[in-house]
Amino acid sequence: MSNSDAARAASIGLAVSTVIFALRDADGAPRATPPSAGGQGTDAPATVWLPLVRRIREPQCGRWALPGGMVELDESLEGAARRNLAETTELQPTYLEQLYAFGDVNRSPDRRLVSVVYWALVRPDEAAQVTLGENVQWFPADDLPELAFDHNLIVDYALWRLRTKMEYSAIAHAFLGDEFTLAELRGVYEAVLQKPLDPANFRRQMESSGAIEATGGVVTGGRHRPPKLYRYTGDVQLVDAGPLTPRIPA
Amino acid sequence: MSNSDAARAASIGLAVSTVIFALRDADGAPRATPPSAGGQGTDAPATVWLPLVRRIREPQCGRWALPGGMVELDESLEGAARRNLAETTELQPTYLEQLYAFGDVNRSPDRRLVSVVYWALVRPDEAAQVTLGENVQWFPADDLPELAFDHNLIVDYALWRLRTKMEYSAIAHAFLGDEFTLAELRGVYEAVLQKPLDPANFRRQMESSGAIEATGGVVTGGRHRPPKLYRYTGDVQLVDAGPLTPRIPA
DNA sequence: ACAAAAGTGTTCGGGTTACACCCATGG
DNA sequence: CCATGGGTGTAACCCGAACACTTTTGT
Repeated sequence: MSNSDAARAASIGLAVSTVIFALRDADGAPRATPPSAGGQGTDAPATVWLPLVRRIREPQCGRWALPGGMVELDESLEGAARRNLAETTELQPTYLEQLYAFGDVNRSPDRRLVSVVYWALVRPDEAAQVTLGENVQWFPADDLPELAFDHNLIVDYALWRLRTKMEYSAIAHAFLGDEFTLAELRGVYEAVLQKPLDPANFRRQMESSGAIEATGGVVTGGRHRPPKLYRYTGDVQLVDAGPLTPRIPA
Repeated sequence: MSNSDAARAASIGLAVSTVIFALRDADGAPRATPPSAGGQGTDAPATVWLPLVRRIREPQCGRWALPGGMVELDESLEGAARRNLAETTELQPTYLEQLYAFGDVNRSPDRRLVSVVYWALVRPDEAAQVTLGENVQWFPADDLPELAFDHNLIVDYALWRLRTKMEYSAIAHAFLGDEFTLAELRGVYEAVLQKPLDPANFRRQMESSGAIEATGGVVTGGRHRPPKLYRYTGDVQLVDAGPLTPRIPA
């Protein structure tokens, strides 16, 4: 073994991976419009999906895995996550947050590898633009095949974080565009939490939270009474988004 | 530059650091007994402290820093944190959880370094056994000097996590021994949250939570009515302790 | 006019807050 | 017996769940 090999073998590899969440119809259709909160109505209820990439080299060649790659010397961890996302799925996520660092000794059969994992939320229109192919496909987050390495564990943890954080933070708007109706926003909550919500109480909770405000516009062309449009105010902090925003709103 | 040097320089260094929290008297006394919940009584109120080590080599030589070190090839991230804790402070923490991975490009002026940071809670009697010296000292968490690297930011974030988590999880018992009185437990909450709590309501909340149970014993020798002793039941999950315990109690 | 979704009002019950009050012990 | 903290009781209050009801549109 040469000096060069020794030095390489003695270093711990540092990678990033990202769990990308988007809402799609339960049957897998790309869903151009946001989820319109119809639990058992004409619309199929939306569910949480994520894109995976097929590994094309050993180890674990052929298995589906989270998009990711090695961290370069001149990029931050989040920068590496964004670069890999752009390279593999052409996505620029609305929301991106560090999830956890996975570093068990034997998590990769090849060499010692530590992965800093991020999780991301993207809008349905963004998700529809992902270039699918033989090696990039969407999967329902609650029903995954056996993935490479410890990626099943990682996705389960990310999904748990998404669902628990949805209940105390204002991340739901990351699944929507700038303007949205309360029914669309409620549809996001129902899709993620997998339970119906009372429209009346949901409206009051959102209005009293100060997280949203009416834009003044309405959505015409629907079959029924035109709903008001709202936007996210930004007044409410997204708590626990990392060490740079550690403060709870006063 | 030889091949060996190139390989070494091209790798990203992986380190672990730990923010260790303990409760001590506001004046810095090591406090043999747990905090007995006397906000403005005879006892000085307890506050959150942490041990720091003085750097004895460049870069940032002479500055105070979090205990930590490089991750070895054959140890997990948490294993590396525990080993470094034992080596520098001889502490075996009751509670240890991953906090965040810090990896900005310029966070270390020397070489590219990514630090996976853990946070720990230790009991007062353990904390008192830390071998102090010229290069290991306790500091109040809310009033730190300028630390090495980005360690001020890290401690602030850890402190925020401690305080927010105290409000929805059952981590307070990690500051206490196996048996404790309700006044001692309340003292922990008051010290961390920095506000007085109603003894009557605190008692009912703890009893109804199912997190504690009476041992049957009482503390005699006090000046007043002997308080009952309680123990932590373990029925209540410590939520958000990482991907291995991602489930909320039913 | 009717269906269906948008939006409002009201009641009910559990949980938290504030504080009055009794209990037990050492001095 | 009194001061002090341990421990119990209780009424006011807040907030979310449940659901009846009104409004507004397209067909």
